[in-house]
Amino acid sequence: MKTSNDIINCRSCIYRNLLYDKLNDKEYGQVNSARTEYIYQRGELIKQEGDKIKSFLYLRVGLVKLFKTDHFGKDHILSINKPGDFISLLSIFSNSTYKYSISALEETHVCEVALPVLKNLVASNGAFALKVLNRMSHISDTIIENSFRINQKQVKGRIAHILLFLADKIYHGHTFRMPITRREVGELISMTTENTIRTLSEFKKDGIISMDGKTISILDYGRLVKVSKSG
Amino acid sequence: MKTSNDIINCRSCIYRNLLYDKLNDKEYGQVNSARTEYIYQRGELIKQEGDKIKSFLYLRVGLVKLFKTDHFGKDHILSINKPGDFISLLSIFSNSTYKYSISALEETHVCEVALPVLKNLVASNGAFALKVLNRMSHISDTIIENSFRINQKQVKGRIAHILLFLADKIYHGHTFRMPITRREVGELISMTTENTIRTLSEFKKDGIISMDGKTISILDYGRLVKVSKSG
DNA sequence: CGCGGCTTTGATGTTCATCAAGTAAAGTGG
DNA sequence: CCACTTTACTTGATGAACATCAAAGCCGCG
Repeated sequence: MKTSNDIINCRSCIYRNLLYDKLNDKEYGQVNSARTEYIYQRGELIKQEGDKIKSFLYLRVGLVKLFKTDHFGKDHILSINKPGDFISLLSIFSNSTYKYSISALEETHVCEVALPVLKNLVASNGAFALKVLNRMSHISDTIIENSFRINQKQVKGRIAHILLFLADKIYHGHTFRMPITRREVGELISMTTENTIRTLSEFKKDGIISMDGKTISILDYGRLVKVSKSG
Repeated sequence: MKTSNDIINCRSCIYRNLLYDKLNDKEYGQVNSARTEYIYQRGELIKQEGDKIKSFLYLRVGLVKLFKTDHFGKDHILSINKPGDFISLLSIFSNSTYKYSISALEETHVCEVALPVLKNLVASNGAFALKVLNRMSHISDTIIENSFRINQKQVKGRIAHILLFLADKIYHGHTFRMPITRREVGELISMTTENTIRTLSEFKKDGIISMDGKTISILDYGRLVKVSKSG
């Protein structure tokens, strides 16, 4: 991990209006001076379960996974997040330590704002507080909703679900390079690596997708949607 | 459902300090006059997925379940909540409609506070806003944490988990009357009714618990903990 | 060029859902 | 209050879905 040398401040950040548009100039200044931007490479751990929460994290560039490790040492991915997402909001107001780990799936830029500064702003600026509540609520809802959906499906439906997620939510296209390994796909949908691969191969054989290493093309989007829905 | 005739106001509510201790007299008055208390019987639906969110819900007395229905019509329980819990906080700031349903597991008293009043207080009172964030964060964390734990285990571990939950978190004792049917236990841990029953019978045969209809006694707490942990 | 992690396929066994069928308990209406 | 209906509970048998184990090819990287 290294500190970014960008002179970008929150005001010029393309994502600023997602959160900071309720702040006045002085408040902006506070955020900006309490802010550091860090760059992480693929595979780097950004935060580890148990780390002390000292700042509010905001994903500017890249892709990360939020995950927990069970007591067999097996990882379970809670969510994959993209630029603009809050990646620390879940526990920030209720816990002193992280309840999950965060690592980078590709080169990732993370903004850190010192927590006391953020809390002060919440306490002093009501519109800002509502905005934070709104976004925080949203990210939790998404994780819960997702886990609910995954839970109902069996392998084929789960794989279809995650392929659609990557195509629609992350890459906005039908051809993309998988940012995660097959094992990580398994961790995301609570399946073994082997069954994940088997199902992908089956989709390929059935002409629903094509695969070339990590690059995947969705050939029959409609059928994938149907598989995702039917289970 | 009927409206309570209790003259209890928030000030005398035994749970008020969980949330309202940051409010001054005038603010209290606002909450109190925007507040209605409703009583529901076992089985009654309090809110249904899709209902418009008009108020903030607070569980005063009783026991409820939060659940979602999948498109096969099968219910999945997200959490069981007890007095003092916020039961509407998840979606309240990010959605206009409920993303899940709530129903009463026993006679239940719910306080409803009109949402605009609550939002105004959040916007005008920073300490209160932080308190809401804190509690909100907590309930989401709990649901996510729970789903994570359940997901790792197989049937025996899951049944053990839910028995320990009821004993430790709800009834604070080793003997209790199950507030939920076997089917609902299944819905809570993503298992079929049949396998839930089979596992309970097995625990009984092994001397870990005793069962008399809905009344359950945990005979070997330590062993139950071990089963819960080992899977 | 060789080591370790990723990927892939096959064979085998376990876990659990499903189907079936019967008993017990709890409402419900005459 | 009793017959009737429905819902909850229980056990057994069967098969499907999936985990596990094993083995081998691949790829990137030091």
